[in-house]
Amino acid sequence: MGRGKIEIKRIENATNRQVTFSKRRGGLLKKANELAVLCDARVGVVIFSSTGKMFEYCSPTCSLRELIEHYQTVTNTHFEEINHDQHQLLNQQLDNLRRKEHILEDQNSFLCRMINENHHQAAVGGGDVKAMVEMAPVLSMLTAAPAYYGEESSSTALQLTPPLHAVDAAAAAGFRLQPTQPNLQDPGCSSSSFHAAAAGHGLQLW
Amino acid sequence: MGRGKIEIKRIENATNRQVTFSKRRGGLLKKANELAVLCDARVGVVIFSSTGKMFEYCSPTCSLRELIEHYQTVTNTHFEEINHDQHQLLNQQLDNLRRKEHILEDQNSFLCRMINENHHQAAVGGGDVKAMVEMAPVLSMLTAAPAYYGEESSSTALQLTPPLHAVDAAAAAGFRLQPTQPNLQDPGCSSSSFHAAAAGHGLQLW
DNA sequence: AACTATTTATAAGA
DNA sequence: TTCTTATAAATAGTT
Repeated sequence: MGRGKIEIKRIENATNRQVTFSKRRGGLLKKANELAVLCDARVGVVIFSSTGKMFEYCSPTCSLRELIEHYQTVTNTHFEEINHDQHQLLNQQLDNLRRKEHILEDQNSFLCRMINENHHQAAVGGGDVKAMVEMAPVLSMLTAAPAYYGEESSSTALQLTPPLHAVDAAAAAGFRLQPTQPNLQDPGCSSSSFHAAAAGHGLQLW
Repeated sequence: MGRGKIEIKRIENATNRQVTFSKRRGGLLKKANELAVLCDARVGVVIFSSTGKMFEYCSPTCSLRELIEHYQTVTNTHFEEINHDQHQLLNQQLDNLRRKEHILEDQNSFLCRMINENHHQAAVGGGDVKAMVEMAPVLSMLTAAPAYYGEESSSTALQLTPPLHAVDAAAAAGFRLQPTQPNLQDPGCSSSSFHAAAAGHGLQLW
């Protein structure tokens, strides 16, 4: 419908393509509206240009968001989408936090038992206490993981949390980690041989 | 474009409306495809007839599902949906775990410092150690909160986690809590006056 | 469902 | 770009 018939294939000339896009986009949206009004139908149209610009139409009486929700309900794709991106992010954060929780609880249990023994035995067998003190920085390194996401978790960014790879790698290298938590940088809690102490007290970190 | 010009308003005759719907629906989808191909655009169309039947079109190289996801990302409506039901559950779990993480880290810091002092001073000033040992069960009660959701977090159940009200209430009543963690039921870690010890050592639980 | 007179959309040019 | 216009395409009413 113009001065000449055209073949339906990508228009190579960028200027022509842009002009045609503008014309036909308007035509499509007009047609969508006419269909919706004449035939009492719900119609939604979304267009992304090759440059990423978005255009949309939705029939009267409902929003495109509602129409899409209906589409997702009908096609059962609603929950599928949810389980992607952000949902994966949250699950990963939950996993990380649960690991840390477990580690911290083990550590607390261990520390409590050590203190109790020390308290009752009055500084007899200081070797155990020493080992326990030295393990704290390792755990503080593990607990520092939230810095990966920090406050961004409530934003809309789709950044996935690294699954503690840095910690795993460092731990595998021999537990020679530096403390990163300010409240655990007490000089008395410096890092050294944690391995034996942890193994001897039921700490299951990995 | 027919034998006569028509006004764009709902066609009252049901038969005419149905015929026009069929004709114009085909026309719209054809136009959508031509726009997508000619102009290298991504186009999605969803149509629901007044009787509820669905029709759709999506440009080549991507699915309508992907297109809708992109739309939701661009318009920020994706997260609105996500933040309902199941996502609220996850956020609440994250909040709970973060609170516990903070509490446990404070406890560890405190325990570590106590042990360190005790280690260096050889059981001098046992009062501090006693307070620290006694505070452990309170924290263990707080850390018992995961039982509310337990392993159900990875399922699709829409159960919301209680926001630790039980713990808050019990704690406000004077910190007289019974230990619930098996690994902290060591008789040396029994519950008693934790308040003073916590206040004196920077523990911020509420 | 086909037909066809008309209207509408738009390709190419200005 | 936007406007013009010849022409292709869509479709309203008819059969």
